[in-house]
Amino acid sequence: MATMKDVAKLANVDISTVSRALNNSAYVHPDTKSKVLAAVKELSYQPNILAQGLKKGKRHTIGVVLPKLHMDIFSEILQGIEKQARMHQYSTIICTTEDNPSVEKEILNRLRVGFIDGLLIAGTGKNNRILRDMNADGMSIVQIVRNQETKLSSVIANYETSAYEATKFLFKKGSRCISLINGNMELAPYRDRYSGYRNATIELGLDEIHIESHDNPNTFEYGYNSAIELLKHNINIDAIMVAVDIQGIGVLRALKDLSINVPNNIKVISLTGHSVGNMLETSMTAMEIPANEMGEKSSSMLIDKIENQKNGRIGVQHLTFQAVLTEREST
Amino acid sequence: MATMKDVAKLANVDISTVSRALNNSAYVHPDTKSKVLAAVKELSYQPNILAQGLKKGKRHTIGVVLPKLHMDIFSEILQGIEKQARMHQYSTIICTTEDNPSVEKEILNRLRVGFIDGLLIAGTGKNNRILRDMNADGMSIVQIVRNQETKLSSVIANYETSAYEATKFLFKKGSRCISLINGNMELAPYRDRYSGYRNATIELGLDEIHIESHDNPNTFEYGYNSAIELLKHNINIDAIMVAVDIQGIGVLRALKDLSINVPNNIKVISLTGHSVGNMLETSMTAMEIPANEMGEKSSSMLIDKIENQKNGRIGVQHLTFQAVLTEREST
DNA sequence: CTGAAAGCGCTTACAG
DNA sequence: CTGAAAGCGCTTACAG
Repeated sequence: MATMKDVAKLANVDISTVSRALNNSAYVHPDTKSKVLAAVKELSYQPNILAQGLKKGKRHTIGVVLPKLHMDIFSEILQGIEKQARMHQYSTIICTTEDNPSVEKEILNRLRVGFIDGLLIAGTGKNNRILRDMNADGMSIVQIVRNQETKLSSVIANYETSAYEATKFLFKKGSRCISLINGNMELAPYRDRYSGYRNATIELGLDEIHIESHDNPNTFEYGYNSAIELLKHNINIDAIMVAVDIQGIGVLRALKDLSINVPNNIKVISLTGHSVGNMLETSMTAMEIPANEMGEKSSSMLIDKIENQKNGRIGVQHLTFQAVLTEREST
Repeated sequence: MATMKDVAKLANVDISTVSRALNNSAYVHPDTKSKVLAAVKELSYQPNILAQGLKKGKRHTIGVVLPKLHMDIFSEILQGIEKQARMHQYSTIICTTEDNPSVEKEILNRLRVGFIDGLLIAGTGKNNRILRDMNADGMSIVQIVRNQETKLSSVIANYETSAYEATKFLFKKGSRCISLINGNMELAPYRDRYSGYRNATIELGLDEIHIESHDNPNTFEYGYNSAIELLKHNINIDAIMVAVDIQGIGVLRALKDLSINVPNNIKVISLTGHSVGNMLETSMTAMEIPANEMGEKSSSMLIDKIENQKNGRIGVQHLTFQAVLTEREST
């Protein structure tokens, strides 16, 4: 691999001039610059990121903390994150927490001591204090999907609107007893879904039937059991909204076991679709969110923060995406 | 962050001694060593990996090239990869190719010029030449799931045995007309599945009904269309084996649309299960493969190679896992 | 057994 | 406008 020294020799200048020409960090005579650029090209020189990093105190690495990857929307988000990271020559350290706050805590404490330049996190909300500390210490942080701490930047979908619109949609389709299977209300996205649902039911004059959960609700089993539970107590339910796709798959299975026809007797809609809906025996209507794009945006927002931290410290930014209603067989 | 200099000062020795004590790279007097270790502890010193890397010419980063993450077994494998990488203080650069050989080629050519110390790849098999070149240049490489190039190490599942055993299992369940929906036969894992299937059918005296594909077969749509196609030409089919889960989900949907009962009229089994099978309206029997463990093993094997490259160059290793038959409703 | 010195490949004040 | 020098935080021959 050619080094800056090789380039300097070929271009007949000092390495400091090469550095300046490449980084535009000071005026370099145009003629000198083209000589340098020609040499760079000839040697197909690539700067050594380690050396740059050592000098600048940067590692060119971002930490990515997510609940899980397998069978989850985060795998799609991650593809977007990685794409932008790669384009900016950043590596990643990916950690999954299974939404266990103590696992998350341990991971954050390891990550903060000099492993990463910035952090992308979909957190449990239980370690906000650590996040604030890290941020105060100069770590760039962007929250993804879950805006748990308004003092930190975020890239999320508008779950409140999703739930509101989904409820209205079901009403228009004829449903009058609409229930919501939700997640842990201590997490912002679930609170938002509830709030949108609640506003719509009030507006429409409907009863509110809401199940929340304190442990891991992002599962097939939780969807399944919640549906059974719901129908045991509410014979009239004619629509079930679920927070995420995987719950919906559980609900569909439960309704099949109970020999309840979808969508005629009960309609089902997911509030966080990610292109799984159309791959089922009964394809599922969903508010589809642009997962890949959200990943890309969060990643580039973070890298931007990292690289412009010195000059004028970028402020807190919140970016919100809208979900798109995609009708399928379950409604 | 404390540096080696701080440790040296506190322990009253030269930084070179600190380095030696920490790396066990030369004999250090036990007393000196404990002084150093005490200082390290007091300052909670963490070596700067960038500086180490700069000196040793290593980046502490591995490249991970996979077909895709979303709705795929690779997302689970990746969790295992990341876990081991993190434990060894390695970062990753993750690239998805969608099994497009030219995308893969571009990615490999970018990655090879000094970005990574080693490569983990589930490749298309179309760029084996580049891989061999990279390996000859000193890049450590481990193939995962797909052993396309026997001169390079690999961690795979035994697909041949999976297909063989699955066929025998279906026979025992009463099936006599067993078909296989497979993938691109240019890829080793699909050839292996076919071979296991073929051996079993010959042994059992059954007809062979095999569909392969040249483009992206790892989809719901491909499974769906293949099932329709298959049944158009072979009225007697009473069992369908699919290469991967997602195809099986498509097959189940197709059979539902055709009002064919599963498992009474047709049985369905997936040859590469990854815990999706039990989450469906009709849960699916599968040869389950230990994805997470395969990820961990491939990752630690690669890091081992990277770190022991100098002393005695580790030879080519091939590690094979067995799938486990998990019966569910579809058989 | 341990210290002093050189060097990995860069960046950036400091001169001129 | 550009060169010479110092330094980022380590490792490793070279002496002694």
